Amino acid sequence: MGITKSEIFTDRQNKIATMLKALAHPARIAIIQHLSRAEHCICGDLVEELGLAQPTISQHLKELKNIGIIKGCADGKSISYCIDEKVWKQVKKEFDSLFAVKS
Amino acid sequence: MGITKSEIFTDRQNKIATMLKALAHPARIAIIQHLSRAEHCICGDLVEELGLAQPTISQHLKELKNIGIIKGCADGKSISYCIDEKVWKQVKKEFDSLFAVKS
DNA sequence: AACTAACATCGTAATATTGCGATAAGTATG
DNA sequence: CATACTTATCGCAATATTACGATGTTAGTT
Repeated sequence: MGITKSEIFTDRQNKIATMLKALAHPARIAIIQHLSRAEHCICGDLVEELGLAQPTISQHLKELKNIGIIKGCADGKSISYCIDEKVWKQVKKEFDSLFAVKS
Repeated sequence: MGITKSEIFTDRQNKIATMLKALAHPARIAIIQHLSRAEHCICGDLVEELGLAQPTISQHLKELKNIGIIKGCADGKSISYCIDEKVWKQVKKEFDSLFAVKS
């Protein structure tokens, strides 16, 4: 099939899986790390930083935007991306509670 | 293409992405949650618990085993799965350090 | 308005994932 | 050893993901 049967899982299970999935790519991890360090959010520099084509970076940014973990603000003719602290903390909390079950 | 260019990323970025990917499916989240609560690890019950076919569950278990986060011990004619505390804590630590960059 | 720079989106090829029926493999039990 | 039971693997169909060239779009510049 290839299609995840999300109907049979709880909303929370689906939500956690979706968030994890959005982060589950080395390019997106790299983007997150970069945005974290370069306090002043970046944009097209990511194309140079990572060795991926511009449309590819744009697509990865879109996926991170979809879960709300990053946001882009217009800045001249370029767009400045940065981590949305609020969402970032929520995601962290969600993961923590998953990991808290055991240990 | 469809193939991730893992050569261009650091080992750590690839590792984190791989771990996240292994957890990034509602069925696997459900399995982890179940294994966490049922201290006495379970196995084929997962087929009934979640509404997925046995081969599908088996495949998900395999993916979780691949990253070492769960392990299976023979128990009679069935196999008893449980979370590998050691690996579980390592993964938690890895995620924590990712989330620690910001916030 | 035409031009340019910076992103986004479209379309598509290559590959990966999800799910399951069929079947194999392993292990008690009679 | 034959049987039953439990899990793993194979093979395939359906769908999703990754990457990028080509092309749109938007916003400053001249």
